[in-house]
Amino acid sequence: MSAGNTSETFGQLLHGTARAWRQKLDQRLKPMGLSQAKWRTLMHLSLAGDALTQAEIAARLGVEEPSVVTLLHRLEREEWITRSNSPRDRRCKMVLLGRRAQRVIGQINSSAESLRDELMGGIPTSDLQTCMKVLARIRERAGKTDKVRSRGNAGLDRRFTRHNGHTKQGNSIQKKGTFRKGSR
Amino acid sequence: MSAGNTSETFGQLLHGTARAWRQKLDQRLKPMGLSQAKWRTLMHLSLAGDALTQAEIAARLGVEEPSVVTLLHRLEREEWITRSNSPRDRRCKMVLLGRRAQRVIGQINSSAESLRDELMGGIPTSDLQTCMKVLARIRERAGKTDKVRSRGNAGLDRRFTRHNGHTKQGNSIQKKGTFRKGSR
DNA sequence: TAGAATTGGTTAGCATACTAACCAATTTGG
DNA sequence: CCAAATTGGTTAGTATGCTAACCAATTCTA
Repeated sequence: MSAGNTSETFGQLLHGTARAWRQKLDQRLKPMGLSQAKWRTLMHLSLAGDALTQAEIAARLGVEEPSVVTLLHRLEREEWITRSNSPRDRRCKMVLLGRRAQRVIGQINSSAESLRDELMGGIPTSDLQTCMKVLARIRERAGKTDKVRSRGNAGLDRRFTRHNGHTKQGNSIQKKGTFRKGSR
Repeated sequence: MSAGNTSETFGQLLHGTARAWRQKLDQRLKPMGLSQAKWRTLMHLSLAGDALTQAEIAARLGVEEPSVVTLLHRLEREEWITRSNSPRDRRCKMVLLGRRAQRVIGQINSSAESLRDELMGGIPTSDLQTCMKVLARIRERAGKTDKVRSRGNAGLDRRFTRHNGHTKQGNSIQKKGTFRKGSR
């Protein structure tokens, strides 16, 4: 407790803010049948412009692959997306925005955007930049796995590799280092 | 996408940072059989010095009561805490740190503290303060329920009310406004 | 003081996200 | 070319957290 005993821990504040934001967004998106996680997925698909593989989606969302499996399942069940096998790589599933999503993605995005404006409006740009700088630095340092790490690639940015239909052309970063322990 | 198209959304960054921090802490605490959520609970109990009710714990953690039910269940099962009925208010359960927790709470806290140092060390204090100011403002604005809100009490801080064994003595803030819709 | 409202706690059911373990396909390296 | 490694996806099981709906006890109020 050496410092800042009066108010609150940075971590508390960080978490509380993130959670409050997520919940607020969930609340706004609920009438449209969406949630933050689902919206983020759709947004990335929309940004990408065409199909993405599940691994790419996971990377862009910054979550693990098993997490996107159920997420995409729900999105598919509710017809926000469609999934099909890649003709090029039989391991891949190509994920596409469904018509339903294409029709309303604009409104949904602007809904999220106006929340952003409401939450951040009036805060000096320089303060926001400082804040983002601090957050980015913390995130970078927290970047998982006390050891091993991603080998080379010293820094952030391990998303955006684009290689959906016809991946190939070489390297694709080798995401984690541990985990896949040569099963079978 | 009006602004900052190059890098990343503030929300993304905020979430990613919070998640990275939590996961890092989880990873550090794991060898001790704990997690962020469990540790935070123990920490608040330790800070409080004596027993707390579940509602108080929920308020201090900033989560809903049903969430603490299972959390405390797990903590109790693993003997980190004990729960007993309050002799003053038969609705209340008094939650106390167990011996096991008392013995190691210091080490656990300092583990979390050193992570904090690692993550935030070297960042200028003024930047941190700016960042916290920004986060606090955002959290405040995101503070749930588009309408109704907490009535008076214009500001943050709706935790710390202290009234564990013998609550009584009047007001206790009226946490949410909606939700309990006079069932039955 | 009796009925209404509030408060503390719980259960049920769901959403998200993780790790561990695995399969099938593809890519690599000898 | 073939064995080994890697990669994309999945399932199983668990942790957290939420909302809705309730019960029981307590407090408020007309």
